[in-house]
Amino acid sequence: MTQEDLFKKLIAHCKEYGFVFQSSEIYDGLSAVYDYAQNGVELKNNIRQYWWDSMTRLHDNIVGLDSAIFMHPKVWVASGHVGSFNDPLIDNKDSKKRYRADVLIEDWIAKQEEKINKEVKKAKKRFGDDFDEKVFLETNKRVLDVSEKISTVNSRMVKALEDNNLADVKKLIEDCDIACPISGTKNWTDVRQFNLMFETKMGSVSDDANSIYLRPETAQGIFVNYLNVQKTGRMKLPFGIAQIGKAFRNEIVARQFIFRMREFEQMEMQYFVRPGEEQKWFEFWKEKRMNWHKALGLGDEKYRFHEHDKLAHYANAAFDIEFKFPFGFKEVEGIHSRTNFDLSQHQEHSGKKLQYFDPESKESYVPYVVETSIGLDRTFLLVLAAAYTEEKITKDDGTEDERIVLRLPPALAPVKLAVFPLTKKDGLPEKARQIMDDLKIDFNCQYEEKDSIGKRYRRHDAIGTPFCITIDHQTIEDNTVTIRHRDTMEQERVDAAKLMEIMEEKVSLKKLLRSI
RNA sequence: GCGGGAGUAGCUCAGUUGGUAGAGCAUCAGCCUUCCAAGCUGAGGGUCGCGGGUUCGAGUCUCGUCUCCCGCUCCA
Repeated sequence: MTQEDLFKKLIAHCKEYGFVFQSSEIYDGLSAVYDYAQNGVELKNNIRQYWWDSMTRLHDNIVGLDSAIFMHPKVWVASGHVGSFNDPLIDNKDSKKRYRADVLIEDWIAKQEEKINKEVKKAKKRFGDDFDEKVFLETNKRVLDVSEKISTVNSRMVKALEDNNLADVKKLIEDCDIACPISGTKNWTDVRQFNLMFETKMGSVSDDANSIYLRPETAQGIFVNYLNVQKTGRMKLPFGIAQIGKAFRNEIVARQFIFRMREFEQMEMQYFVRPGEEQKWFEFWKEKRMNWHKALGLGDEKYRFHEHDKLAHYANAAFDIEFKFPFGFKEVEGIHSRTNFDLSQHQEHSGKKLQYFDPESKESYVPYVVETSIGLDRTFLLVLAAAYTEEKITKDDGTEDERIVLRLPPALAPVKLAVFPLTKKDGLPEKARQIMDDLKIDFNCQYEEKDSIGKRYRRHDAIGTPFCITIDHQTIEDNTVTIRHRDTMEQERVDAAKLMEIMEEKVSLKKLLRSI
């Protein structure tokens, strides 16, 4: 089976077994938006819980936060999202290729600068040791013409982008005589703005309503609250704030199922450190986070680090943790050294001091930040992709059979335990109900009595239930039940009174958390 | 936005030169009472993506439109 087929089957499986549905399906669906169904929501909650507990409970200097999705519009100016989350795009009508208008102009400027360099080189050759580059640049007419043109174009572009004057951006492209690299023609569409942030109106109708954004990342909610948390929690550096929540990005194209969605959920932790110690903590979190992933036991070889060669405006170091999805190695989590960029920006834009008084050094400073940012939906997808297995089994009569089983880590499985009476008679259902009632408060259990026992096992294999308990006639006599294991299909007979203890050991998060 | 593919039952699909909408699986009820799916009987479920046109008659022909999937553009 090819990886592409596997991915298609996985998506179909998600629908068939109630993990993920497309949003608004009865209205033909909404692109790149998905709903988590009855089993999906349980799996997602379990992943969320695993992250939350590992961050907050295992680190006594990390606390949680749940900030609002709406934030003051100035937050996004300070963070740089208003400026850099906007893409002016233009299409060439002949080649049908789409470009970022500002990139086209920047390329043009780079070309002009190359021209100057050529002139300089030529002159150097001609004049030898007598060549004074500074004088040459200031006096040569050809060079002066070009550099003047560059600065005019550049300042016009900056202004046009600032003023959101898209017509002038287009005119600039025309004035510079820029042609499409593919078609070679200058047959351009108008420049259109693509803002990756969702915008909405806050306040009563029309006039006095202000534009606000749906947050494109959860991190800013932590930054603007950092001093509140530090003071009320009496936190000392280094300390962290963890948050799980929805973020929204209006991607031009969002695809690959739940891998890239317009509405998605992030699990972020911002770790505040002393300036100069950020590298140490960056390394620390890189290792911690990788261990968290590997503790799930999905296969160490499916993970790798990827270092960013192009750093974002806020970072001085950045690594991704990538997972081998059916469509290749892709980012699941980012570990970024964000410097003091965000806090400094907020300090500047808000006019409020965001400094930390260090009782040891008796100094005040803006802390540096190391961030771990993981996509909950992507983690969900990777867990499912790693768990989905089609396996051949040989039946007792020698014929071949196939079963589909989700080999989920037991602690993450939507249903921990299925309880089956072997038959619907002889008081077995009543006994099964009774056993389940003892367990259902601690574990998500499901009771099933319809269809043959084998069919019920298979149904639970398909949703990843790690254990099935079967109540038979012997149970009535001696209170023992059989536990059937999902992965091996083997059974063992145990005392029903010990079920609670056995399950606690096998399916609770505790074991997983201890293994990190 | 461009190019390609696809929309018929919950799922996978069939549907003849245009003639009243089908199968398997799944679901539900009953029978069977069984430790690894597919035993028997019966039932429910479809504005054939949506809208116009041609026609006595359209799932089928035609025009338009919408949506989804894949590729490209984009992804701080």
